[in-house]
Amino acid sequence: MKKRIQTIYELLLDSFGSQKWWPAETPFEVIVGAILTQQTSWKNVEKAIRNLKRNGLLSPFSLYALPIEALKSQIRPSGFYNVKAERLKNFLKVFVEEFNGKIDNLKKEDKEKLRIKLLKIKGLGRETVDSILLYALDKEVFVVDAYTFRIFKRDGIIDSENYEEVRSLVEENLSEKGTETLSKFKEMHALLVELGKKFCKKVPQCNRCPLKKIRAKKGVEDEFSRDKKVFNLR
DNA sequence: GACCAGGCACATC
DNA sequence: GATGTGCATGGT
Repeated sequence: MKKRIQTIYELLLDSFGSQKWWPAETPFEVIVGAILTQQTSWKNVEKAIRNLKRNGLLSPFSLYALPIEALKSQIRPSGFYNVKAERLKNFLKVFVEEFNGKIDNLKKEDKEKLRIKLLKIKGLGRETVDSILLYALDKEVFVVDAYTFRIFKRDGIIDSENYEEVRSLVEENLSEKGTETLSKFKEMHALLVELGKKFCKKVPQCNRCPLKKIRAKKGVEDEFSRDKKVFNLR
């Protein structure tokens, strides 16, 4: 399995190139984006972030002090703006009141302890928290998302959608001593999103694995295909 | 107009 | 644990 995950990583990197994620200017912007992008296309998130920047509000203390109704109107383009404003406020309360609004104070924390603490914030689930840990705080955590499940399922790597299972699967198989584990975790997630956006849309009648397409383009054999089983694909 | 998007909480079985 | 629903804007 180790070779298999690594092979996919190299194949995607070769096909799409380094993605240099997360698209943001500061770690704090990463966090705001991570919350706003829940079940939402990045284009819409960009609009919301542009609003915040234009009005000089994209900082911990400005957002903390901003009345929630004003926040809602700022982030409106990102959709679900009522719940997302609440979720941002929930995070900001902890961030400002317990960490003084300083990213470095979050970075100092132990990875596992901080993960558990952030998961307790209402509105921050596993993917959001792991995105924050990985891309805003440089913690070695792999982010699993809907595309990861879809692509891995269609390639026969997994058969269930257990978040923690897939996370440790990638974390254990993609890290290798002597290599840049952190940047590999960042790239792998970004590459899977890129592949998913291009070739793995949520079309129920389409079970084609996008990796097959990439392999064909590169003239690469899927050396693991004979181990494949037939799963319930979606 | 239908369907989807870089989730999450909550209810129900 | 698995499955279903509300949350909402904007692009295809």
